[in-house]
Amino acid sequence: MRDVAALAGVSLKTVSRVVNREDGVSDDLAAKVERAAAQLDYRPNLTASNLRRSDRKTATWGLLLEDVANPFSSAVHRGVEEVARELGVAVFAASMDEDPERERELVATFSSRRVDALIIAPTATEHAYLATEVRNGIAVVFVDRPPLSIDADCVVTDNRQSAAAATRHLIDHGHKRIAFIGDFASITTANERYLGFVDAMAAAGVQVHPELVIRDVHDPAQSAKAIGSILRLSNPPTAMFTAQNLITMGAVEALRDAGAQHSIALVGFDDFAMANLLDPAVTVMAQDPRAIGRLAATLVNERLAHPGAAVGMHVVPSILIPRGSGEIGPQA
Amino acid sequence: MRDVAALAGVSLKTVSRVVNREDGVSDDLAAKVERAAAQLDYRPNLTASNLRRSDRKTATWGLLLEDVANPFSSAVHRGVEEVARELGVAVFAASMDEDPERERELVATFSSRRVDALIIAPTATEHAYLATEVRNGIAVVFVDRPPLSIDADCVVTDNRQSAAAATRHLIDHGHKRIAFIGDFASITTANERYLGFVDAMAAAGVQVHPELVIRDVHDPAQSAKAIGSILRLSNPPTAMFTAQNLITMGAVEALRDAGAQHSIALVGFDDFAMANLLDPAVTVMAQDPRAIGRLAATLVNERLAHPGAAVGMHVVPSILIPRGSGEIGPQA
DNA sequence: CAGATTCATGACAACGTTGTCAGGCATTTC
DNA sequence: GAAATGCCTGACAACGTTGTCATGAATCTG
Repeated sequence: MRDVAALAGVSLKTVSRVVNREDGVSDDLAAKVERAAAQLDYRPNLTASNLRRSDRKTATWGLLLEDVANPFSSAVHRGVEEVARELGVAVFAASMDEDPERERELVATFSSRRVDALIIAPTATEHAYLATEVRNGIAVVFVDRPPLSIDADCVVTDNRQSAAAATRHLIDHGHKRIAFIGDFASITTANERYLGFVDAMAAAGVQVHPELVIRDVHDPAQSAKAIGSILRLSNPPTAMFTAQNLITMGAVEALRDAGAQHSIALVGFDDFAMANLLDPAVTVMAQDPRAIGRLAATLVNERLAHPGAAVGMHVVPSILIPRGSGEIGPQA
Repeated sequence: MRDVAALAGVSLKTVSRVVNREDGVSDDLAAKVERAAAQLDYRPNLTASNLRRSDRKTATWGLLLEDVANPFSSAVHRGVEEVARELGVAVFAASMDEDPERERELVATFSSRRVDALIIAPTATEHAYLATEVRNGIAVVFVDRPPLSIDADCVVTDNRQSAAAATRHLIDHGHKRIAFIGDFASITTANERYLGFVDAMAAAGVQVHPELVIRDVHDPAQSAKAIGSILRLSNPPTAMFTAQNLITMGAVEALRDAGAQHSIALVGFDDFAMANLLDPAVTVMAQDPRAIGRLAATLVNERLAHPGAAVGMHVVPSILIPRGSGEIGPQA
């Protein structure tokens, strides 16, 4: 900036005014400055500017995801980015890989770079440590899972209701023996989905068979194995509800291996690529991760505008996409 | 930091020394400072630190991708992140959506935040504008596609050779009428893949039938439509090579609609989720986007250490994954 | 036409940190 | 025991920018 001022023959402050489009600079001086800046390829230093400015906004947010390469996470990322882009905000993104230690490290990393906001898909079970950041004026919004031990805005799918609706879809197609395969019970959302399944079964007066309920399954291989053993029961289920992405993929594999893909109904939680091209195409209860990201980013923006406003829990609806696998009736 | 110094009863400089783990501070003073810092939840301000420090490194990189939510991009992102994490570097990630204008905006955004490096999966066809950044000491590495009008490190798949190998795989299975369906010819990589296809055909003395070559296809719907019309030819192909992710998905759909999925061979370029669960499972020439990201990040790190070193083009090998669809022989 | 008002411009300090250098004390050296 | 050396510590300026205020010129008011 100093060089620009020298070349244009004006003071530093005048260059600053032109760069920031403040008014009160005569047109000819402004033009001279613009020309000098262009000639020198001047790039304003946002970090220095931020240091001095009174609003202390860096127009930078941090996004903490389970894994940037995972489709759910990256769709959230995309949603956040779309809003951030309109606001001229740059976004740090990083993966936590379910490691609470890593979550804390990343918060410290972003915090020392003075982000205005943190959007977190929480891994840690304890978020009291974020109180410092909130006190420092960083807007914190949680996505996917609600925070513990701290009051903050939060955007979630209604896992319980959505799981209940998915289960009801199978019940409505006449099923009585419905299997449930879910993720670690320790994960809040996984537990909510289980409760939703139980809710729907109870509401319809359909019995939950304990031997058809498997929890703590976390990847396609485990899922396929678990489902394989269920299918070999003397009295196998006529339908199954798989409460997570990877579990559903395992189910597809297991059903195909057993040649049962056209006789046993399947509804999965979470949509996934190619679900519509499988045979049969897979019916899913689809979350809308992109909408979740967009809403989270919008909330961040509102909180930055009104730091004192009351925090809230926001629910993004999910929709059932019938594609075939979930509309198979019970086979005698 | 001022508060920490006051609480510990030492000078600013001493706190700075403790925070940065410089030696030459007595143990008892260091301990006093540590305690004060912990008590006040002190977070160093990296932006201020960077402003003053002589090395001028922000430990921050910018990553410009086609679309953070696209599987290829997000796997590259993941690879970059893995290396960045070890180096204590934070990564900005953003999507360009094939918009050269957006690419320039993002470079300016990141540049004004003083990133040390830019990793770009280029959209623009002209990168002379990056000369300013390079002159300012920003390390620039390209991934996926080589840059134009500027000398810079670059990490790519050998698209031509890999496409040739994929084509050869079909030829080796006895095919003579092989269709090629590819992306916009204006995209460098798409063109390379086309040339690889032609290379392999020529090397094997197999004729390329112009009516079986379709280019400028960009999404699954267009792909399915184009392939549908090829399949209705009086003399349809016995095999097809789809030179991109989304095109392959369209092909799966078109083949299934025509009931030809078990009679016409298919090899796709780029792996995709569920390819192994389709019927038949899809043979692909898989790039290794994560390895590409890792290598790009490593190159960034080397360039930052040796700014003057010669730039180079680096090739990450891809591998053919036979899964069934590509091993179907020609049907009389 | 004196005084008030508006406007464009610049001088200077300050943001939070670190590089430089000087001072003071303790220890070593001859 | 004087001089030299080494170590710890802090004062101060500086990084690139913007907020505050002062200055002087131009315009307006009655």
